[in-house]
Amino acid sequence: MLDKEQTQTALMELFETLLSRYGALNWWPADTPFEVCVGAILTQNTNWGNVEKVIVNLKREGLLSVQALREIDEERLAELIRPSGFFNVKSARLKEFVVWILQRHGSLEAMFGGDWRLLREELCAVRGIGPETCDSILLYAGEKPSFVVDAYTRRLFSRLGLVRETDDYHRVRALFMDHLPAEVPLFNEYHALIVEQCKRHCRKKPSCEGCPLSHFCTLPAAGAP
DNA sequence: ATCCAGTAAT
DNA sequence: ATTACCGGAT
Repeated sequence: MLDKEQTQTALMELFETLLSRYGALNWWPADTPFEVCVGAILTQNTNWGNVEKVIVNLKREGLLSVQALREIDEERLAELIRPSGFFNVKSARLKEFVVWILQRHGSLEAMFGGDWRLLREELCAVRGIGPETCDSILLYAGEKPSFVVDAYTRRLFSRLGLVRETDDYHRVRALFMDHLPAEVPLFNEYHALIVEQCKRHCRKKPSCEGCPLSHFCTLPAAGAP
């Protein structure tokens, strides 16, 4: 078992290794904080490519604002977001989210104005916003230092031996929150690099050829002698 | 444990 | 034809 200082060092070394391989990714790919929020909900258990089609639709219809989504008919919204999958639940979730923003905070800017730790509790209680979506909104839309954990993070770091696959969201997040400086640019890039690493190499069916983390990994290495 | 659902890679 | 996908609610 690693002590606290060793864990801090290991996390930063992994970060530097990924950064030097993939470069700065400059997430989240969106024009506005609200577009980040919408994308975070739409991408739930869905390929990002599907979400991009939907963002195009919503932009074309002028729907990427809190007010516009508040006005639009739920069934019509469902049709526009169809390519992202789960379109009925996601349409309802988007509607509930904007209604909540308006009633509780009045605007997205006001929502991000207060203490982000309190906001995190509030947001997670909104229907359709679980812990990952919540942290994505806080980090990438609100620029708050809240680390985002997803299925990729759990898979990669369990293969690295730093968490177990069965650890819950809070436990995996605590690894990063407790061992990294609370810096938005660091959290931003780290999560983006984890996603990139898992798309390229650390897939469910591992593709270890040329993996930059092979000598940190607990899996039987693909190119091992 | 099951449901929600479309899209692209394999 | 099967797998995988930047999850969350019931």
